[in-house]
Amino acid sequence: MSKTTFTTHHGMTDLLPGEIEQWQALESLIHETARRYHFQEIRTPVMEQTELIARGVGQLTDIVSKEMFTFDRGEDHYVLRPEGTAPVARAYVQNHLAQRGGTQRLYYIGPFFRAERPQKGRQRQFHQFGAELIGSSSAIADVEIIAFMTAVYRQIGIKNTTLKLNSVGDPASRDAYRNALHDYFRPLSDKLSEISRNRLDTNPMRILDSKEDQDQPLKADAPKITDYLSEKSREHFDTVKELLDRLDIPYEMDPFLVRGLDYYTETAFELVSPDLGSQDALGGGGRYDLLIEEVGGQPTPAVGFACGIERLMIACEALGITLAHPTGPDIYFVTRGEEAARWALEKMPELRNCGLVCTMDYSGRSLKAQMKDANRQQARFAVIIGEQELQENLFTLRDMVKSEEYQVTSDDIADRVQA
RNA sequence: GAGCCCAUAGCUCAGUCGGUUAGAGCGCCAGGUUGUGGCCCUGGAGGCCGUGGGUUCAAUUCCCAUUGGGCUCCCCA
Repeated sequence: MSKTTFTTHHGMTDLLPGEIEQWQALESLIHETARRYHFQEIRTPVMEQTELIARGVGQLTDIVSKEMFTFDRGEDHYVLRPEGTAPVARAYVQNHLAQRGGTQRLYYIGPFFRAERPQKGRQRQFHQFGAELIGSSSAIADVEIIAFMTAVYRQIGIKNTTLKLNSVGDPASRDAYRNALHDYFRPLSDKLSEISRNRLDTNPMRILDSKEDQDQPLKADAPKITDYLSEKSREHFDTVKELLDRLDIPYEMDPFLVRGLDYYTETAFELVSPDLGSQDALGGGGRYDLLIEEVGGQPTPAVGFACGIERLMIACEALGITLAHPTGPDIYFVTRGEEAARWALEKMPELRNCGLVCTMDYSGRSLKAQMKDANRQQARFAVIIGEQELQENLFTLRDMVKSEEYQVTSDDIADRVQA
């Protein structure tokens, strides 16, 4: 007698009652913060054309080169979206949102997929919320995005975060910098870690990301991109910093912050937390002035961020932040006999229409077992219904917290519970 | 793609230096209270000791593989 059991795929988990309440609370807090910042929600499909992601995110990135879930049906190439910005850019172009005028202020929240080896704070199906402000090149837009992102964490009560800030400049600045880095690391190549040595020719900026111990002293004296910014990029970045100061949003300059995806230009930022372990980024983002054009639109400047909800959960747990607990019903109907159960079934809709949360026993168990269940479910009141109660229209309403009982008529139940 | 650790009841974990019927706490079900929860007492259900193979008279225990999980590197949210 073999029983086949099924499990979730590697790196994908169920969210169960008991933990889902915290998710729901965080989600409503995100929605509420978005509302105040006047960002509007956008929902795009979880699947996109593979080519969109390849172009938008960048062929050479790890995401595209080895972490995508893809499959083909006939001529169509599907990919489970690994991130949110390219799909939003696609939606912006496809739906002609530019024609609505002004800047588009969009936010999203939902599942994403990457075929990585799971570890703490990294799942194969994970969840992000993020925002995109499309159609403005102003430093004010950068700061609005950062303000929105940090506001969410402040609302939640996560205060021990660090906002790391850098600018990766415009394409010309980046080219100049890349050459300078190459010139700097070339003579040191045999002292570099193997991984970094391989990046020397392909993408020297990634060497700055290295966590290898042997690379750290070499990194320290490396040229900084902020010394290679064009006049315009420098001004933009200076303005961003000045505005952040004015808003009292603290930040820390990190000249080695080079974000992984190809589409970033100018401002780059990352919000890190000491409570996350190895994967210490709560979220990150930056400006991506080239992406909209890359996916087929008119040249359009844009800036955005994305944050991991699982990592937010980890931070909340570490800090003991609980936004919501499971809640019990207002009334639990304890019944004796079929007749009483039917009476309860018919009574509940009326009470629910009054906004009361009602439930009952469905198994015809002993009174004691039902009371125990009511207690376990943290019911505020139990209403006990037997033959005598039905005949006399007098029911026992038990306050489960105060352990007091009252005799009430059918019509009085709602009033007494709501009192 | 690479490395390290782990795997016994629903959960958290003991245990067997290889040897009869594998344990605890919590949880679950029931009784003590034939119409009353939380505390207490009593009883019960629930494990082919992750899976497959090897060594052995004998494996949950030792060995190998595999699967799943955790952590780390890479990279990212």
